[in-house]
Formats: sequence, structure tokens, C-alpha cells
Amino acid sequence: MSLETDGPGDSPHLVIYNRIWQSIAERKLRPGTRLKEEQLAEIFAVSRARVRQALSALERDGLVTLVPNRGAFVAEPSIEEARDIFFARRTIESQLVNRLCATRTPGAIARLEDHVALERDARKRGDKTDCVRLSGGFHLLIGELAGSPYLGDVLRDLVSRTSLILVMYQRRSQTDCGPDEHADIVAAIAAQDAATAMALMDHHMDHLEGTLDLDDELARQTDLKDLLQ
Amino acid sequence: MSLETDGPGDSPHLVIYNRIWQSIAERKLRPGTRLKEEQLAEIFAVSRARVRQALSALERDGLVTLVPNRGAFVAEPSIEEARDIFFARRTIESQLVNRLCATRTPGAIARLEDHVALERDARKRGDKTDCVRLSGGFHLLIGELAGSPYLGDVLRDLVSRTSLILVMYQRRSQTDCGPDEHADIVAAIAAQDAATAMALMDHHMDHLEGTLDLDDELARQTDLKDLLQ
DNA sequence: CATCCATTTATTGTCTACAATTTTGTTGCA
DNA sequence: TGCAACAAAATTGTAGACAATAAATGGATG
Repeated sequence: MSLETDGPGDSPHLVIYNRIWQSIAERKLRPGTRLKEEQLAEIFAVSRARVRQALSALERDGLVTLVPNRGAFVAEPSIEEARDIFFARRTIESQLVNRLCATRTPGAIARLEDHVALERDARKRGDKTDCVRLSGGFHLLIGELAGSPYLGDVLRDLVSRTSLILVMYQRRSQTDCGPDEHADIVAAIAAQDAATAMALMDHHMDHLEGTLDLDDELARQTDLKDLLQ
Repeated sequence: MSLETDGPGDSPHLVIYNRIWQSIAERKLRPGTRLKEEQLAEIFAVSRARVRQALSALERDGLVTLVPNRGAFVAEPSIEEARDIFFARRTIESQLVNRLCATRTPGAIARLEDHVALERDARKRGDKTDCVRLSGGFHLLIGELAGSPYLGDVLRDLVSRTSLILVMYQRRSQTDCGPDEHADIVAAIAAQDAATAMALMDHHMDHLEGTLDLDDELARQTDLKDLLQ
């Protein structure tokens, strides 16, 4: 399973989508950055029409904001939006975990355990990039295995939006994958202990949300006029 | 609150989106119908680019299927997809109802009760069209009032998809809004009885799913070759 | 007579040029 | 000197034309 390879078979505008997504996740593109169509067209050596498709898709997934006659900007989710996204994630992920406890198969458990092993390995190697990517991948895997394609897609969208929120509001580079919370969740699923699995997932999301500065107004990249008052 | 007025301020491609959505919900456009871009461009007196935007948005919401180099077709959700949509609705709506019990305000309760009154009135008048539209509107209102914009949007999407599923799989013209199930749900929310409210919503969705022919393979509009064997 | 292949036609995908809008810099005036 | 109106530049929005692709039709062949 590949999480972010802009494979050759994909539609051409998807490679632009993925590259921008990746640059945002890697904090190269800061929130609020203007994305000029012509500029992007030159960079990727494609026509503006392609760029427009990609930007439109990015807007749909909440990663960029499209202002009519003004252009595209890397999105700046507000504190309220960030809280809402976390609420939605808690809601959906705990329900998916619940369902996974019911519909679990040996194959699903194996894939989850394999993934957790990969995470552990990345942490041991100290590879921050892999660590972050795999951490997101764990949640995508939950979405994929729970047996609800629709909610799986919703979760994929939420994970994308979360990565942007982390860029904006996470204090230190506390990219902290959490010690072995994922492993505990997998164990609860394997034991078909739905109540524990849901509680653990809830706690896991609380923990992640706790690493953010959602109370400190200064941490928020807000309008210039508010900052200079 | 307007549910389907293609107001003049909206982006032009949204009026096309809404018109097609409306035609699908009214069963004028049957599932599988081909939607030629040029044809639509002529009908709405716009350029093909606009039509493409609208079709792209309709695909995102699962109402049309876009086949590369073939064109756009009114979507034909499979039985599996239909079940998945209903699962997602049960999951999300019961959680939203739960939250609504916690965050309810007098204003929210009033709006819900007003809406239920409108529904009752439409049923008394025997206005099928209004009845169906208001029935969907009730669920959208739940999404709006629950205080999670994100999950509210997800629910909006799910309601759209559900209307297409009803077109495909509902037996007789049993458009049946259910007697007063909505009123019961509102009452439970007003009483802050979360457990009852969630159970009622679950039952309500079960009831709706029960009016479908999701078991009978014959009810499914399938490929010609399967029908003529 | 059926089947396979080439040609034709229709439809979508893409690109380039033009129009509308916003922003920015300049100039005139109070 | 500060503000406002105006003009110019840059950027997005739109439309029309062209190219690529897939279905359909007709004909040739086994």
C-alpha cells in the first residue's frame, strides 16, 4: 500500500495535488501562502487548466482556499474549524473502531499489526518524516479495514485536514507519534473489546489535540489588523 | 432557510448543479441517463466549461459517474453502496442527535418544532413533493443545529445520495415520510434524553431502509445482458 | 451467415487567446 | 502633507478552437 506516490497512471492533475499536499505537510508551504496559477503552471510544466483542476480538488479537501477573482491560498483553518475537525475525527474514528471490532478478520488484524511494527521501526530509526507519515497511515488503514468505504473516504479527508492543523497550531516540533497507543488500540480490536478500543481511540485523539495551542490566540496566524492592534 | 433555490448570488455552476440534483430527486432523470456536455451547455445557455464544473461537483457528491473519455451518467449506486450509505447515515445521525441533546438551545428546539409542523401540514395537504423535500430538510436541519459544520456537510452529502438510492430501490411510490417519527425525535431532544433520541433516530433509519428492495436482485437496474439472460 | 477489421462519426479532453476584475502605483487636489 | 480618484499592471475567469479517444457503422473475409 502506497500512501503518497504520485504514480504514473494517475490523472495528471493528481500529481500536482499530491505535490502541493506533500509540501504543505512538510511545512514548506506555510498557511496563507498565495498560489498563483501561472506560477504553478510553469513549475509543473503544465497548462493553467490543469493547475485549476488541482486547486479545485485541494479546495474540496480543505487544504487551500479559493477566493473568486483573487486566487488560491494555502488554507488557514481557524481554531473553531480545528476543534470541529477533531470532534468529527473522534466521532468517526471511534465508530469505525467499534465496527472493526465486529467485522474484524485475521487478515485485517495482521495488516494492522504489520503497520504498527513499521511505525515502531521508524521511531527507533528516528526518522521523523516516516514517523509522521506512518502515523497518519495507521488511521487511514482503520478507515480502509472498517468496511465502510464512505466513512473511510471521510476519514481520509479528515486526516488531510488534520495535518494542516498540526502545521498551524502544534507548539514545538512535538511531532510525537505517541508511544504505543496505536499498538494498544490494535490489541483491543484483536480482543474484540469494543468499549476499550473506542475509549483508547478517544484518548488518543484527545492526546493529539492536547499537543496543540488551540487556546493561545497568539499562536493563531490571524489577520494583520488583529495582530497590530 | 432555503433548501433548493438557485439564488442569483450563487456561482453560476451551482445553479446547474442544483437543477440536475432537483431533476434526479424528482425522478425526471433516471439513473444511468447519459448527460452530454454540449447538450447541457445548450439547455442552460452556458459554456461547456461551466457544465464540466457542475458535473465534477456532482461526481464528488456521488450523484453522477464520470467515465474518462466516455462522459457523465446519472449514478447507479449498487446495493452494497446503498447499504454503506445507510450505515454511514445511521452512524453520523445518531451521533449528531446525541450532540444536539447536549448543546441544544431553545432556539434550536423551536426551529425543529417549526419544521415538524411544516411537515405535518404538507402531509395533511397531501403534497407529495413538499413532503419528500421537507423530510430531507429535517435531517439537514439536524446537521445544521448539531454545531459541527463539518459533519453537517457530510450529512448533506449523505442525504443527497440517499435520495438517489430511494429513486432506484424504493418499491412502490411509498414515499412515506413516516407518521410522526420526526416529532418523537424532537421531543426526545427537547427532553435531553440522548439515549432515546439516538435509538429513535436509529429506528427511523432502519424503517427507511426497510422500504427498499435491497435484497431483490430484480429490483436493481442492472446491465442489459443480465436482464436478458 | 457470422465475425473481424477499418473507417467514420460523435463526444470528451486540452490548450491558447481574450475579457473581466482586482490590486497597485501615480498624480492631482484640498 | 494627506487623501482620493484615476490609470496601469497583473491575475483570474471564460469562451472558443483543436486534438485525442472511444463508440458505431459498414464492408470484407473466412
